[in-house]
Amino acid sequence: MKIGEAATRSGLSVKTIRYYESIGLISPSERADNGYREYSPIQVDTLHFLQRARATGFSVEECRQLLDLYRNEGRHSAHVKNLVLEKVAQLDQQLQELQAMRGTLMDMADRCAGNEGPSCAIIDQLADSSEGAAP
Amino acid sequence: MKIGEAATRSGLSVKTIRYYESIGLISPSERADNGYREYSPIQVDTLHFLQRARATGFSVEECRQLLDLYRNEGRHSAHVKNLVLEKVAQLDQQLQELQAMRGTLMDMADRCAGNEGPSCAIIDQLADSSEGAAP
DNA sequence: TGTTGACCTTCCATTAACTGGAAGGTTTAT
DNA sequence: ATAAACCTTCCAGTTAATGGAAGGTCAACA
Repeated sequence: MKIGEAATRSGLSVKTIRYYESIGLISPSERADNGYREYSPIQVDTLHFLQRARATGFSVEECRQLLDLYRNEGRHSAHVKNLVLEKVAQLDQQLQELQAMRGTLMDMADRCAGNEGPSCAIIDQLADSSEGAAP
Repeated sequence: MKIGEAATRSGLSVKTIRYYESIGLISPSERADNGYREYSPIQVDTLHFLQRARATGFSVEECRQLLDLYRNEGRHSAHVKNLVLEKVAQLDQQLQELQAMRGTLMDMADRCAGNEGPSCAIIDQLADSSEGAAP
């Protein structure tokens, strides 16, 4: 099948498939006589695998590793599990940071009158200038 | 003072300050006879304001808006508060997505034996191929 | 036969927010 | 004198695509 159908079936865009090929994430596809890319159902499975892995939060580089494991029948499932657990740890870190940021913003909002006046605790807090001078 | 000291005092890097100037986030600084940039304490306050706003999660474009408000004595604090509350809503959205992703990953990990064998529920779930064929 | 429209191709530019490095000028200290 | 520590500009790279231009191909339809 041609790239358009491969895109529809895999859930990736045509552009993204060509991009993945350009960075060597997937191997160059066969070409028909007219130069069009030709995809087998098995290649579409790989594309779909990539779509799901990206949507699950793996980076392209992590996808490259997962793909190697996916293709490698001699893999150890422990290796795959480690990748996933590392990813979870990353997410936990990111969640903590976002939650801290949310707390800061809510504190700011709480201390701000939010009225017609110019006096604003948020601005003051961001400025945090010892002189209190505005530029 | 020169850019190095302005960087130290504001908490931004020298590169970042020059970058902010290049995108017009801050106005071009005065130059000494030798071409070196010259910063006043007031300008450093602005740089510090930017450092804190970025660290708090505002994008550069949002910083541009905040900076206008920061400099504008005729601002309404309601406007500033709205910016902050919008940002909180964005964060809540992002937090939800990350938590969903974390759940998916933990489900995967739980169903994976994590042993020496090649059989791996994670790979199977990512593949999700109706044929079960590996490329 | 012509042409319309939906495909496909490659290549270049852009996004966000910097960071790294090259190549070179200036100042300060030893 | 020269080395270290500054400063300058400019170009390239990062992530993961996306948008668009310019052009080739193919099937259907009047």
